[in-house]
Amino acid sequence: MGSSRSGMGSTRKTTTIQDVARHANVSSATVSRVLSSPERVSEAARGRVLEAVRETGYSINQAARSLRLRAARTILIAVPNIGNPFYSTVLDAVIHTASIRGYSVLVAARIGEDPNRWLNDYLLSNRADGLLVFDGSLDTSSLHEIMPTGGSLPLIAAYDEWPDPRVNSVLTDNRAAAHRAVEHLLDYGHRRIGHIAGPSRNASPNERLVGFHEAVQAAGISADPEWIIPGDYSMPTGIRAAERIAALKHRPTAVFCGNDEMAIGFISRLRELGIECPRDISVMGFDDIAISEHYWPPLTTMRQPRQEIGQVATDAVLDIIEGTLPGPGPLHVTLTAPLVIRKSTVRINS
Amino acid sequence: MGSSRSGMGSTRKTTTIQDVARHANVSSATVSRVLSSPERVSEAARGRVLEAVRETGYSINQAARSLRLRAARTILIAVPNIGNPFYSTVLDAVIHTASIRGYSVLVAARIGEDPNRWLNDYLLSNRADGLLVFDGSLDTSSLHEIMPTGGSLPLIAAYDEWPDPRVNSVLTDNRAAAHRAVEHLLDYGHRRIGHIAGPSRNASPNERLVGFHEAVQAAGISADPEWIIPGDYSMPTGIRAAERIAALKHRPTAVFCGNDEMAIGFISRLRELGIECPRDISVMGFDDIAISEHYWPPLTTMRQPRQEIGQVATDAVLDIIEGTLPGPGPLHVTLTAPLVIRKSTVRINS
DNA sequence: TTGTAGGCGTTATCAA
DNA sequence: TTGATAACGCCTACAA
Repeated sequence: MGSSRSGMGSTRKTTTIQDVARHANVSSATVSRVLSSPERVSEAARGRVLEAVRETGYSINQAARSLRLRAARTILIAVPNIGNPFYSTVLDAVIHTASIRGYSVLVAARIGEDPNRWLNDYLLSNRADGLLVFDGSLDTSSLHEIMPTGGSLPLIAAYDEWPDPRVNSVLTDNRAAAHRAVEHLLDYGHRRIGHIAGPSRNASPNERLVGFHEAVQAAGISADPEWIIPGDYSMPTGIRAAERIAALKHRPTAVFCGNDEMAIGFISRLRELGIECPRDISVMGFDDIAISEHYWPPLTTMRQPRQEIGQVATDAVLDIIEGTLPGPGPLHVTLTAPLVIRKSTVRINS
Repeated sequence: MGSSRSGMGSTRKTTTIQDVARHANVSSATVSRVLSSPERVSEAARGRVLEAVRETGYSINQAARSLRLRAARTILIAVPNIGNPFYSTVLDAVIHTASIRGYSVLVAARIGEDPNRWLNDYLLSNRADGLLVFDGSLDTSSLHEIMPTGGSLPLIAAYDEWPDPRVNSVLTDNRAAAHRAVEHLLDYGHRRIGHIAGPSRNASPNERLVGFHEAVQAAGISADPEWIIPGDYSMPTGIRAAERIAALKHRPTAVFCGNDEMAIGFISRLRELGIECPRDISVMGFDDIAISEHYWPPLTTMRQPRQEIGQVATDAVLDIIEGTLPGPGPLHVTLTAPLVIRKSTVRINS
């Protein structure tokens, strides 16, 4: 009974371009052309092929296509922590921008200890055509070995700071923005200003911390070292900082936090310790995450243009991939973080 | 001058398995074996091959591998909004779990209007081996056409509600959890309880809203229809709800919000209108997003096990892909959301 | 244990 | 405008 024609029944038979060709009475080459450059095919053939595609439920095999084209139409994004609302907004913009231009987005957990291997894995293995690196733990020094002599490496760094000018980058003007943040506090009459700092990486100090120092110095005042507390951009760090500040006899009247999450942790813990913001102390953050506007008190902060960062970085890497980048050398885009004044900072009479 | 030996200089020559084979004086088959099942190769050959791999800087071409193996070792996750802190935490867990098992994660912007096409695009085109759908806008009815008669479709739905029992799912016990939330408020002596509801989809009411109604009814009390305000899980919705509640003569003493973001918007706006939580009104949320613990007042809420959702869903889809799923029929996992009591709800004497 | 060879599904080249 | 054909780089029978 029955022939052994098609093997086991529960396996989904994948329909190929050949199947479509047979249905439409054309060659596979014609089918391929209909799919990628329809204008180069006669109307009659095109009609038959499209009909056959519908009939057979054909769906192109991307693996084969990537192999042949040596392009995956996929970019990879590396973030230190997607759970972080900051990165998730950026990721959203990246995915949106990429999908508009017909690219998929692969998200990497994290770069391992060997960035070279990591780069190879993705770029050279034809899984991704370009890289978006939001993870500052990538060591840039090892990048140059891979960089092609000719064109731009399809890699954009969009981290807080990126000391290496040879790498394409899209960043916020962290240092200048921190400067402006402190100026806002000075403006409000504060002279005793503290800072909860973000992490500094190997020998390169945190840019926001540098901006803080610059501004303080420019104002001709001095910040007590006890008012400058190291942190890592996490809420618990802000909480611990609150405990240290609360324990001081001589407290700052205002604190500029390296990001909003530390500011929120800081304010929350201070409140539990009986110190109210902004009544007893002014606090400001950095980033303007979604919650900041609705926190109590609504947070004064420097708004990072997260959507823009994601969009600009994505467009840039796709431009490199497609060879449509305007200029030659490495790309450097700097975005400005505007000051957003809310209720967590108040004027004092000094 | 100079020979035309290798073509243009700026193009990166991709090294293949053949190049490695030549370097090691073995066949390409041996190289392949060293890479995938080293134990089937003599130690001497293995050594030479590994050395050659290092020398040549070889990196496997994933496109070719996927084509040959008919597997991409990649899963795709569809989320309605990655910017949302809820989904970003889940995504984090998904990526982590997948990467442990050697899979990459592709993130889709959104399912288009035609879920069938979307499924085809990814599943049948060999770009992803499995799908994780967190986007409730996917219409399930059209799924069945694609479902293979035999095994399980490598697709897990992990949305708020999933009425179709034929689809594999991982969900929180939304209805029961909402029930417990209301019971907590009853416990605290509240009898006038309102609700800010999440969105209901086509003919299927929001599960948390249903749980609310059930609990209210079970308690033998009645909720004024004016106290039940529709929302969409966004902060602005909570803000608008606050305005409506504030305008009422006869207000509830407690409000259960469909999620934390609405609760935060609600509390913030109420405060501006002179109504303090928890002094004047108790409010609770749902989800327990990162900020909730540090908001003021710290939010009482039902904690959704986000990490667990991501992890369980990922493991499940990979089990299906690898054929190691224990049971036969569709998979249904329900996770429990525990009550977290903080300071936004207080006892009253009724 | 190792090598030979064929094919996974596409697209690009070259003729017709 | 169309078709035959040869890669793209890898894995895996099958043979040695």
